[in-house]
This record gives sequence, C-alpha cells and structure tokens, in this order.
Amino acid sequence: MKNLKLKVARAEYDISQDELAKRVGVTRQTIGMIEAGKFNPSLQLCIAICKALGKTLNDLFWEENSNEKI
Amino acid sequence: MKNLKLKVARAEYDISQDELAKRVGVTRQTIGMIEAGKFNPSLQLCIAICKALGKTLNDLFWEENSNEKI
DNA sequence: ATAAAATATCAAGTATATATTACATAAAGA
DNA sequence: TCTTTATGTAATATATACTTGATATTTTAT
Repeated sequence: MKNLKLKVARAEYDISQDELAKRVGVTRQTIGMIEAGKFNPSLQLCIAICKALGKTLNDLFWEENSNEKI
Repeated sequence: MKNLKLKVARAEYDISQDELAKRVGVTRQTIGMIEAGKFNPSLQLCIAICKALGKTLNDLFWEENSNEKI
C-alpha cells in the first residue's frame, strides 16, 4: 500500500526524493519504492527517514485503523 | 543495541519467544536476534510484533532520546 | 514551446534479513 | 536425577531489500 504520509511529510519540508535519499544514505529509487508501497523497508531505514523529517515511526509508518485496540 | 522494550512487552503478555514467533509468522531465532539487537528487522515484521503485543511502533521500536527534536 | 527537475520504472547485481537445522545451557518440575 | 521448556548462538541456504545504471514520463519554470 502507498505511503502517502511520507510523501506529505517530504512535501512539508519541500525536499525531493533524491534529497531525502541522500540525507538517509540510500538511493532515490529506494525512497520512491517506499512511497509507492512496493516494498518493505528495514526498521533502521524507517528510523533514519523519520529523523530526517522530524517525525516518529507512528507518524509515518503506523496505520491507526489497522490496529484493533479500540 | 538490545531491545529491552520488546522483552518486557513479551513478559507482560507472558509468552515465550517461540510463541510470539509463531503468532507473527517467523522463527524463534528471529525474535531472539531482534531482542538481542543483532539485526535490523523489516517494517512489516515490526508491525506484526506490535499488533501481537498490543503496542505501537513507537512503544517498541522508537528511541525517544535519539531524537533531536527538543 | 522548450529545458530542467522530479518522479516512475526496469533489469541485473550485491548485501542482508530470515529460515532451517543443530547443539549448548539454564531453569523448573517430576 | 531426568525431562521439559525457554533461550543463546552458529553454519549454511534462500528470499528479498537495496544498488547501479538506464530510459521514459510528468511537472515546473523560463
């Protein structure tokens, strides 16, 4: 499934996929694939992305509605 | 680095590494390695673990103090 | 309308998460 | 003591995250 939260957070910071990729040490393609929901990033990469965008894991990678707590 | 939060959450539920592993569809060794901090799990596995233990990504996998926001 | 920048996507290669099998240790109970 | 359960760890195998390099399309600016 697409990760729109990531795309939005990147837009808030006004940085390109390429720029974010450089900041977290991966390639532009990897960021593109994550936003497109075409794969399953590692935890460390998710954390690096969150830090680069001033967000937390829950902000960018947690689907509230897929959680049955309430 | 060790993931004590995961070990504690598992203890709260009183389930073994093996039991948690079965619930999330991996092997006991994989859970053991994550708790021991010996590798970098995938996002989907982290999410599955969180759901099995009634926690969120931030609860189990986010290090508050490694975040420079404040 | 054209150029530049950003994104999408693809094929082939490398690195690493995860599985499988196995052995070892410690704790708990019979 | 002997057995069972939980855990740690290691070797080899496989699946897949991620890279590299390339082309194509879309968006934005001039």
